[in-house]
Amino acid sequence: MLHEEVVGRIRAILLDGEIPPGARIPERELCERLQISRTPLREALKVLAAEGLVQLLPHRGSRAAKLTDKDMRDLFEVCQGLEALAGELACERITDAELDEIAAAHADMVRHYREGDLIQYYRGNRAIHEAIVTAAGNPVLAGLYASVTARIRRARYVTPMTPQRWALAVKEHEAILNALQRRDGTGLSHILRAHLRHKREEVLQAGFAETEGNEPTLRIA
Amino acid sequence: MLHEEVVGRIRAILLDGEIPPGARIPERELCERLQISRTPLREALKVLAAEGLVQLLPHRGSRAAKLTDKDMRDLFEVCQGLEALAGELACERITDAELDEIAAAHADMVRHYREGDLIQYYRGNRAIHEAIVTAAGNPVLAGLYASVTARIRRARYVTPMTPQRWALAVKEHEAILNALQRRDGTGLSHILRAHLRHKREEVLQAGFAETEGNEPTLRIA
DNA sequence: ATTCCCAATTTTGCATTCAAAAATGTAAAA
DNA sequence: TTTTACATTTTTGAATGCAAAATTGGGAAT
Repeated sequence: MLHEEVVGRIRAILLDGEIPPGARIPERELCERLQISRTPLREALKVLAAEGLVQLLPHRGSRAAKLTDKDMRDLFEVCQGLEALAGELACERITDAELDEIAAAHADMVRHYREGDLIQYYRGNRAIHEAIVTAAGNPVLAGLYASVTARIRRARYVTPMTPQRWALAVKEHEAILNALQRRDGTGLSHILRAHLRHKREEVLQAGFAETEGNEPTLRIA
Repeated sequence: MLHEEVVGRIRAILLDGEIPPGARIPERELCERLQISRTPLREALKVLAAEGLVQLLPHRGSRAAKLTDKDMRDLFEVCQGLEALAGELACERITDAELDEIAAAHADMVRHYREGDLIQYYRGNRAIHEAIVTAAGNPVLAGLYASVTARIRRARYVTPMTPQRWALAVKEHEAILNALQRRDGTGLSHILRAHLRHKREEVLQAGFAETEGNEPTLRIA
């Protein structure tokens, strides 16, 4: 198994919440499960620690990182900035084919909204946001975005929404698609910021920070 | 020696250009120099590879990463976005004490400009940009900024400037300080973007991309 | 019963070792 | 002289071993 694959497998285990935030990471167990020795496992853990998904405690092993309210706020703030930038760049560079794909994903998402299927709605939602970042054509930006969104994914894509908030989110997505189609970078960036700000408020209000006695148990879509 | 210290030492060696972009990283030599064995060294290299400073080639060891023109453009683009965001947030959160420090650093930098001392000018310049990011009060943002700027540091802070460009840069810094003092987040974010865009143009025009036969040999200030 | 202390055990972090892959050098053939 | 085939050496990637640190468990003292 290649180094990057080991990192990916452990990342997935953490994002799935199989090892919940704050829990110790059982080295020996993971070694057996992935059929590798401690050396490559530990290399992967150091990389994930640099990403912020794992917390290393000298001589006390590693734990799945826990997010405080402040962490969550900071991550959403940066995510807002990155998506706003991606939106602007996407408007300059997006191809018609990419635009069609996003429009299709949008229609799909709206259908799931009408059907009241939150899981599928979130899946389509995420696909749209990621497609915008891809359309920005900047791999550095895409990399940072991936790393930031990984850390808030569980909060972002599992928080339940009131009917009002959900309706607003869909409305905002209409505006997002519209701005993209008009190649209105400035407009899109403003809409994306507002959209993310609303999502952050939802998440923080729902008390999703991963502090003591507040372990999210839901699985991501 | 602690893991983070090993990473830091190697990072410094790479940023100093002691191992120039594209060059193989001599494991055995570094082990002797840092007085550690290959295990912790290799752990550090994987982390630096995830940061983008090192390139890992399966079964062929690791090299100091080389930046193409496209990489440089992408990094500057993201850096622009991060600094613009930092500027906005800093205007909301900066304390009077922080503002005074930046004003002092600015005065210092202008003095070095008047004296024609490019090295010292760049040192002060960098301190200001970093202080703005710190004043944003968002450690996640600060971390991403550090990682992005590390990769372009050599290009950003060693490129020679024409007198015209240098004068413009100083003028932009006057505007930066002014916007900060007026707590004009939107204005500051626009100025920072333009400032970084100009720097990027300089760097790319100077042909600083680290492609074949174009190894920068200058040391950073 | 609770707290404290200390021995036994486990876990961590790193050095070393080992097998596999790549690089190098040499000699023969074209 | 250049190219190719092959044996040798070097380097890489991962498993193992070992010392140091932390955790655990049990008994003595309060």
